[in-house]
Amino acid sequence: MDKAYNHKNVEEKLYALWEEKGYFKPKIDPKKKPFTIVLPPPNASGKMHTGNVLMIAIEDLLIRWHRMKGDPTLWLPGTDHAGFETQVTFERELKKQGKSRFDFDRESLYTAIFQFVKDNKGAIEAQIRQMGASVDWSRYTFTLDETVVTTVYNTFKKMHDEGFVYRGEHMVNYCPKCGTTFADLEVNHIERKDPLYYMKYGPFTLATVRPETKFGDTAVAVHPNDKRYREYIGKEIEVEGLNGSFKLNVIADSYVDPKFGTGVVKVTPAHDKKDYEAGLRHNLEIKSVIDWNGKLNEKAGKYAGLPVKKAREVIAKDLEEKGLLEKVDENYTHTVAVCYKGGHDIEPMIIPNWFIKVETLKKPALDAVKNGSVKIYPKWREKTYYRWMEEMHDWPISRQIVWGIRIPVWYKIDKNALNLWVVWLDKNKQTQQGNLQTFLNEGISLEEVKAGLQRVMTLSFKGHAAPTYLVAVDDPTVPGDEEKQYVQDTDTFDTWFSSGHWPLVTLGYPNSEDFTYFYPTSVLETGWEILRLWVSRMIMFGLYLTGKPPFAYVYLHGIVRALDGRKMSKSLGNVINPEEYIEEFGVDALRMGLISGTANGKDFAFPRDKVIAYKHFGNKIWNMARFMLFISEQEKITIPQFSRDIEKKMTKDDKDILKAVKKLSASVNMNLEKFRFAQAGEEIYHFMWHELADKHIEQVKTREDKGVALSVLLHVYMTSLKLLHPFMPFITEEIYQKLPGHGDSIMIESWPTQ
RNA sequence: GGACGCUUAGCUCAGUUGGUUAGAGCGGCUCGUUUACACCGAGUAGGUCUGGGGUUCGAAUCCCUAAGCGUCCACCA
Repeated sequence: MDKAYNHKNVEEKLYALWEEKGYFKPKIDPKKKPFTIVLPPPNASGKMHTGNVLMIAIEDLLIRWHRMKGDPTLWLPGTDHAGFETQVTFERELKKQGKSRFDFDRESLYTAIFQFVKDNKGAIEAQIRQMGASVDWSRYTFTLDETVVTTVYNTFKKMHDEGFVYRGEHMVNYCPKCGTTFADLEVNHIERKDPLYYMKYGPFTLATVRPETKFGDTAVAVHPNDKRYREYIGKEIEVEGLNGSFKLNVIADSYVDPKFGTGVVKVTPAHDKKDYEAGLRHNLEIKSVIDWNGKLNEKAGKYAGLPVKKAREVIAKDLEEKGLLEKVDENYTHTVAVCYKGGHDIEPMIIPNWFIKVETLKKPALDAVKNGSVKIYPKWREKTYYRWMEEMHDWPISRQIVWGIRIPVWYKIDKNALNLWVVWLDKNKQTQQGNLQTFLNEGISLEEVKAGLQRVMTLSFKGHAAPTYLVAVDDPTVPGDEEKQYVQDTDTFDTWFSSGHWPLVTLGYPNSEDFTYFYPTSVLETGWEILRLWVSRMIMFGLYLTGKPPFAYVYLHGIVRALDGRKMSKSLGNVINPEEYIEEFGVDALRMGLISGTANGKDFAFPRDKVIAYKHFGNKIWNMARFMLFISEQEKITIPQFSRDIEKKMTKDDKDILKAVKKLSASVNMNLEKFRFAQAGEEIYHFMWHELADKHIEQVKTREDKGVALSVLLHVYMTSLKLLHPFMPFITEEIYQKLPGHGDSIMIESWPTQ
């Protein structure tokens, strides 16, 4: 053995050995209860970050522990297509080549992104291996695998048939830059200073940050008890505007805060959430003035075509010139909704989207945690779960992006095709857009439109009949049959809709052997930040489809922050790349260091000192093994197998250390059962270093009966080494192989029985 | 505005149903290179557990209260 442990000679070699010999595959025994974890799928085209490392460290710890105990143990690996994130990354690549997604028809774009993901997915898989994750690669799943798509389609169809799916014309969070809708959860609110314009509005003055939406105003509102304006309520007023004067009704609604501004609000139902709701209450017209690209449309008259922000400046200037601007408060601070990905301003808009009614689905998911059939650790996170489930509202599941599972909705080409708006590339790669029926009337074939199709939209405003559609897993089009021509919706599912099926699809739901044997799984381990986005949805789908929650325990780890305790972010330049730590200190030390940082599920700063400490610890136990080999060589003895015979000859020191290691073993088991990983790890660390090495080994040096002493020492050392293996798999296995007495056995399968 | 969490050694943090002298890692100081390991050993200093009040035989731990910090949710024309 080398004088110092060098992780670089060990890690890759051992992983290959374990994998090759099939140790990661479960030993199915119908009489035994299996232990199962599904790996939260990392982004297939991404790279490992510190959060992934912690996740793998904890899950591998649980998995190895159960496997060593002899449970049929399965850890299911997989990767996620990460719809939105991947498309954004890909588009960035396109931009470097001077292209954009608009240069492609939908299908070609999808194919190109798929290729991009294939080209890049090797990295994350290699890193999962590098981390020592003992996953069963033969059961690998990618979230766009045929089986996943089919399952997702079947669920959607079932939900649709049972009335849980509807085409909603709600106000959604739309990001014009990203070109897609976001769920409320994917929207961030940031504080920002924006000018607050006090503009003259008929007989009133009102305050607004968004003068550019005034063309979409369909009422003016005041508070019902506001004495200042009581005489106007219910009356029509005339307003002088930039595009001539117009008339509006004054409504009374208690959503108006009389203390804000002047107590008068312009109501723009098409572009503001609260106004939209007020519009519904008062049956107001919804007048949309912003298009999908974030520009003012023809209703804005001469301002049509201007992007929202530019329009705001121009309009403010024009208002001033016309004497319609009373004053501007430049120091007004408010919160603005921005998309979580790019930080762009969210434009609340009315865009038809597919929604899931959650009212009846959420109740069982809430109860499952309340009645303990799913237990959440740390327990205080349950409160967050309850609150979220209680206030959960309908879930928009369609995204206006290409990369993902395409919604299996087929619009019929019939008289309502007039209400299908299509954007497509013609033979000359020129973008065409308009009513599908109009194109067909011009003699363009449906096939031609479909071949260049980029997007299908259903028109959503009053006076338009909804298109006829059907939900089908396969294309219902029958060639040549006029009556059976369809075009598929171009939206894709929200990633969380498909990943909500993860425990089901990885196990081959609904009727594979694996599913029967392993479902429900044992523990779901992930970061707390996706409790609501992901965990709650898995519970919901699991209960909906199988009647059983998909896992018995949820363990939520904290988020790894940067060294300075702040969130890691590219702009702060404090992102920690785990590769560097693996290179310098080894995977074992990194894993153990991270685990010791997350004791109570709170967020924590990257514990650099602990990673170093555990690297030193690795070297310490390495040298303890060297010590035994050294002594046996010096004394020219082979270390006797620990046996009854040896036990009879033990000294008090021997008996004490034996007793101590038994106590340690009991404590480690107990702590692991209670998800107290850091505690378990620290106890092993303390025992091996400060009891076994510092005290007991010093005592062994003075012993006459070296045979007995070494036999006991080796036995105790091996026991603690096994306890340590789930935490630090590589070094423990390497030492195990180097010490005498193991025969053909391998560490991965031998938990100490006490 | 609502919820959750935190405040313990110089720094970063553990501390389980209340129970001896409150622990770890890093850092500091003093010794030490003897038969594994300097990625080491033997010692040592350092804490009125954020302040105040209460319950208790006993409180870092439970309750009330004040302050500070952090995170999440909702909302702001």
